[in-house]
Amino acid sequence: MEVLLGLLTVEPMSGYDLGQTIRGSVGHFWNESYGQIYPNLKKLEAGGFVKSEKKRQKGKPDRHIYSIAKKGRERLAAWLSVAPQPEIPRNELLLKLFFSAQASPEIAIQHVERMVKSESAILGEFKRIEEQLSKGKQYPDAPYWKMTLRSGQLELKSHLRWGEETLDELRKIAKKQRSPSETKKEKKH
Amino acid sequence: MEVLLGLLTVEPMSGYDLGQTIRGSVGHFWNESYGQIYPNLKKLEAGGFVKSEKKRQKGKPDRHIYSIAKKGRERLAAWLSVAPQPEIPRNELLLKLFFSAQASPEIAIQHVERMVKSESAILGEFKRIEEQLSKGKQYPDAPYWKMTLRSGQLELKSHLRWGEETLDELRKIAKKQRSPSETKKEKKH
DNA sequence: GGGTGCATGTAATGGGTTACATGATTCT
DNA sequence: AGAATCATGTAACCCATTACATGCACCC
Repeated sequence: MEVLLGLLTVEPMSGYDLGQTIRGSVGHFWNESYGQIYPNLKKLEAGGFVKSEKKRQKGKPDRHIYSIAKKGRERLAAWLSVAPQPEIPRNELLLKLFFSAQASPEIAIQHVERMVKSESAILGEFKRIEEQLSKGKQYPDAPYWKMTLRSGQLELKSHLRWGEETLDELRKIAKKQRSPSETKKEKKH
Repeated sequence: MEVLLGLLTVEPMSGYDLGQTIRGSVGHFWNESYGQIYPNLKKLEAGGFVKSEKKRQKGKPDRHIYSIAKKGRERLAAWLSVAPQPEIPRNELLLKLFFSAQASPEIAIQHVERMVKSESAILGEFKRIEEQLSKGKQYPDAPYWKMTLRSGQLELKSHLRWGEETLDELRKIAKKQRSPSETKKEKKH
C-alpha cells in the first residue's frame, strides 16, 4: 500500500508503471503484484490519498495516471515514522540444509551452488544500478536509495562468502561418505 | 508442513513440542504458528506420513505424540531434493529508508539504531546456541545445523556493519540539514 | 489472586499470488 | 504465425496469523 504512495512522490504514474518501477527499484526487498496494485490504488483514491487522471489511448485501454494528494503525503509521513516490525523470514534453502542429513550431501551442494550463481547475478545487477544512480539525474532521494542498495550488496557478499565456505564443508562430508574409512557405516535403504 | 516431518526425524514429539522446538532451532529462518501446526499434523496423519500415540495426563489435555512414518520419510526426502525457490523478501526497514527523504533523517536514524540493537541481541543468542551445539550430545545432523547457524551469524554481522556505516551517513545528512550552510533551502510545510 | 506455562484445537480474518479475461501493437 | 509487451481489472484460491475457547498447575 505505502510503496505506491512512496513511489508517487517521485513522479505521477499509472498502475502498470508502478509495477514496473517497483521491480526496478525496491524489487530486491519489496514486491507487489498487479493483483494487489490495482485494487489498492482504487482504495487509495476512494480514501482521498491519491487522485487520478484518465489518458485516452488508441487500441489500448485508458491509462489512469495517479498522483499523490496532500492526504497521501500525510499518510506516508505517518507510516514512515512508525518503527518497522522485525520480519519473520522464511528461507527455504536454510531449512533444507538444516535437514540435509536426511538426504545426500550432493543434493545440498547443488542447492548451495544454485544460490551462489543466482546471487552473483544479482550482485552484477546491483553494480549496474549503482552506476546508473551516480550518473542519472540527481534525485534528492538518491542518498537514501544508495543506502538500501549498499545493504543489498553487503548482504549478497555475505551470502556468497558463506556459500563458498559451506560448499567446502559439504564436499568434505561427501568425500568422507564415499570412502568408507575409519568410521563404521550402516547401509541405508 | 515439511518442517514438522524434518523435526520428527530427530525425535517423536507433540504439536506443542514442535512449536517450541521450531522457535529454538530453525526459528531464525523459518516459523510456523500453532494455528498451522495442529491442522497440518492432522493432515499429515490422515495422509499416513506420521502416526500418533495418545498419552494420558492429569489435569492437562492428552498429549498426542507424533512420530514420522516411512511414507513421511519418503516425502521429506522428495522435498529435500527439490530446488528451493528464491524467496520474495519483504524488508520494511529498507522500504522506509528508501522513502526517508519524505521524512526527517532523525526518524531513519531511530529505525536503524533499533535494528542494530535487536540484531546484536540475536547475535548473542547465536553464540549461546553455538556453544550448546558443540557441548551437547552429538546428533548426526549437527554439521548441517552449524552451517545454518553460521549463515545467520554472517548475515547479522553484515547487517551490523551496514547499520553503523549507514548511521554515520544519516547523521551527516541530519547535521547538514540543521546548519543552513552553502545549499539554498526551501522551507517545507 | 493473577500471570505464565502446558496443551489442544477452531474460526475469523487478512494478505497475497495466480489465473482469467480482453484486445491491440510490435517484435521475431 | 506466434510470442511478448502494453494496460487494466476481477475472482478464486491459498496460506498464515490472530483471536478465541478451555482448563489445570505452578510460581510470585
